[in-house]
Amino acid sequence: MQPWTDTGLRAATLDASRTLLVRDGYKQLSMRKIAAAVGCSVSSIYLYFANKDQLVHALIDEGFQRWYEIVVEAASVPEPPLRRLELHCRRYIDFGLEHPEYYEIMYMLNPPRMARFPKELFRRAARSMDILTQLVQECAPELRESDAEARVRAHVVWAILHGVVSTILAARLDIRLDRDAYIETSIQSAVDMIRQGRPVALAVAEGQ
Amino acid sequence: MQPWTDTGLRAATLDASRTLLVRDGYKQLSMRKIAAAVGCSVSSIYLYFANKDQLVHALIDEGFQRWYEIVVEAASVPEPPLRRLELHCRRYIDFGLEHPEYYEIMYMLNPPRMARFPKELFRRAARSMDILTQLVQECAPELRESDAEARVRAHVVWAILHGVVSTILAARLDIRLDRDAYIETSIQSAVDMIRQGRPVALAVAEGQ
Amino acid sequence: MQPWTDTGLRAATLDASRTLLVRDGYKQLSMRKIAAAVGCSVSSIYLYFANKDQLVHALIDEGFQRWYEIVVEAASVPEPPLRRLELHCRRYIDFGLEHPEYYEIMYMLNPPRMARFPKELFRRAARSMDILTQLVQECAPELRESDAEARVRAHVVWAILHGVVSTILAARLDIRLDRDAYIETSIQSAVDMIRQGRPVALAVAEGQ
Amino acid sequence: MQPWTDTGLRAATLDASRTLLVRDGYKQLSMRKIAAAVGCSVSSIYLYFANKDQLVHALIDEGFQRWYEIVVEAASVPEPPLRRLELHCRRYIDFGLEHPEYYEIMYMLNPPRMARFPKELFRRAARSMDILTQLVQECAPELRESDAEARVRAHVVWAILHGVVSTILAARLDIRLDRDAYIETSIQSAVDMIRQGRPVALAVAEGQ
DNA sequence: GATGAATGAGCGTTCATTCAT
DNA sequence: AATGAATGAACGCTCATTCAT
Repeated sequence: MQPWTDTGLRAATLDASRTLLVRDGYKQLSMRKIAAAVGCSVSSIYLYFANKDQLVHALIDEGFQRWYEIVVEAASVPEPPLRRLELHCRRYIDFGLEHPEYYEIMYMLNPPRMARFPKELFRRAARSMDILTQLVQECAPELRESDAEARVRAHVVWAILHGVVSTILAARLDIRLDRDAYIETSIQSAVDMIRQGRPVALAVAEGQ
Repeated sequence: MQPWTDTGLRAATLDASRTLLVRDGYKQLSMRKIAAAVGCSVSSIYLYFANKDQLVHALIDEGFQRWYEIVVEAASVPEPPLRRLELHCRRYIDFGLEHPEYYEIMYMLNPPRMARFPKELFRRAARSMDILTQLVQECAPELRESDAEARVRAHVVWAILHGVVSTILAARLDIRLDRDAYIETSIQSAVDMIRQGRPVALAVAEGQ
Repeated sequence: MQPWTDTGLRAATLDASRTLLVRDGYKQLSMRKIAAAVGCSVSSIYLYFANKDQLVHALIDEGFQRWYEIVVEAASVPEPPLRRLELHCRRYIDFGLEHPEYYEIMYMLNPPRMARFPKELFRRAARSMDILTQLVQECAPELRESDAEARVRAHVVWAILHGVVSTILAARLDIRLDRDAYIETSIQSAVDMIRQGRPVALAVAEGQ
Repeated sequence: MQPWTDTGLRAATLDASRTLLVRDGYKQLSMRKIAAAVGCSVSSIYLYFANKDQLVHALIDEGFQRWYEIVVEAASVPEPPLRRLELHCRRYIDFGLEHPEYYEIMYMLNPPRMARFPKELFRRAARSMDILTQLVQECAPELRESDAEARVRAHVVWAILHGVVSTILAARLDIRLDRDAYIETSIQSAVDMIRQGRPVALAVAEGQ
């Protein structure tokens, strides 16, 4: 029994779960190990989470909440839009790299295979994407008339960020790669894509 | 016991594993289920794979081999470089979406956590990245002088493609999103990033 | 939290237990479910029942009490003895079929296996049997001289009734069987056995 | 690891289950305890029984098979019909008292609450009842014209036998009762009921 | 080359019960 | 009188792996 400050067993369980998750991976996350890490009995965990799924959902929820906070904060900084977009990108990557525990459960868990995945979690993610879409529209005035197009762009930004974080986390990178340059270039290409607001028709056709 | 043509039990095991993987997901992939699907005994599988890890490694290896074939083939098509880059992007995304089973084990399993993950697999992935880097250098002549810079660009292309595939597979997308436009825009932004060959210094600084 | 009139928590607990018992069966009867049904905490139940066994004993006691009431009432109806015997049989079967929850715990739980099963419960059952024995003696004057013989007859009556109820409740009956005829015939055979007062020596020997 | 003669683990498991069942009751029957009694690991039991239900079903099946053998054998003895009926009754009661382990699972387990109770088991019980019905018709010529009526009578015979066995096994008997007289009287009343072939209309109405 | 038999460790979950407040 | 928090033991079951044949 360790002193959990004043957070209570519920918070301690979430903490321990996150730690174990990043250390051993989702597959290894078991109620027993969590209980051992917390220093309580297994059944005590069930006082705060009806089952393992709900515990994991709570973790995912936390993660989306953090992302939401990041995107809201970045969007409201008193800077020009492109600057705010860049800031958002940078903070998103930082968050992903600094909190692989959240990142893994947020994106690497395949929800169709997770029973009873609550729709509320999807809504929380969509909320963050809405704000990013607005930011994109601020950056590229010609996208203000088409929410659909702006939404597509926002998702591509997200894809870039997600790709960068997950390849780094999955340790799939070439060891010869300069990681910082990798991150900077990816952020730049995301911002450029929005700034230029190129038409959907592939430039390749024209160019060469 | 089914007739496995002349491929032998090893190939049959890999076939069955792939099928089960795509149908039930990695978590459900168990030696007994594979054996049942193959129609042999569990212990027979151990004649060809020392343990489950090695079997999974073989599957991952297959996946990287497929990617290698894709990138090689795309690079050697008699078309202009940007066209070949675009082709590679498109084929990569298609592969990821059509073979989620490979994709899951290739990227969603955290290799550092898989015991004794052979470095050979990393090398195979690096090989594909080398070819992509060459293609990038063909597209952007100014990158030919800097392998490091070209490699960074190649990785960003990959990050975009990976991000698109994995967000789609993880079903984390906003339902309001036009999936085809999403894919096309992401490919375009990848190609654009290479074609323009912008300096690493962020355009934002100048622009606004 | 429901209003339990003025019966108090003890009565409310018994009520809820009975309801759960008939709905989900003994195996599913758990303290937490009872507490949830009552709308109180689990530990509150322990204020009125030392443990689960005692709670179940109280339920069994209720059951025997009901049977006692049935037999007393049937025995005191202003009708001829055989009529009263028939009435008792009919009411007993009705009670068993209408209250499978009591029936299950009264007969299907093997009391020797229930720790600390109080002898008082046996005494309550014996009391009912005493009254039935008296009724038997009223029906068959020649049994008045032998309490032992009358007691045997009363037990056989009970065996018939118990057999009918328990086979019906256990759903072991042939679906082709006419249930009402089954019940009527069994009652008739019980009454006949008493009415005829045949000697213990098997009729078979003489008859055929 | 004990020597199980040559019966194999499957038979040993059934043996141990029966023993534990009669000693501790169904509620206490757990895979762990069975394994401990057998002297093998828990998972070994799963090599022979897909789950606990199937194990219990196998036990029930054995029980019905034994009853079937009893009724067939009794019915084919070269004696007058009533004699054979009496014999059947006696053997049935003997079987129940000598093998409470079978008896408990055959009748005391509430099938509606047992998931996936196979219909085959019901059919096996119905088969025994068919033979008993035929025997009843041999005893009472006037029942030969009505299968339904004969079936009712057969069931009442069964109810008597079942009632006797289960009250004895449940130790619900008055200690003052002469057990042998109880058994004999019940058998006699069963045989009498068939022999006399009384009409369904209650004798009570006429008699008194 | 192939297998059937066996196992120990581990899983998520439920339970009756205790005890300080 | 009442409860919330906690727990240890047990449950049915699945798993990767071993090994004698």
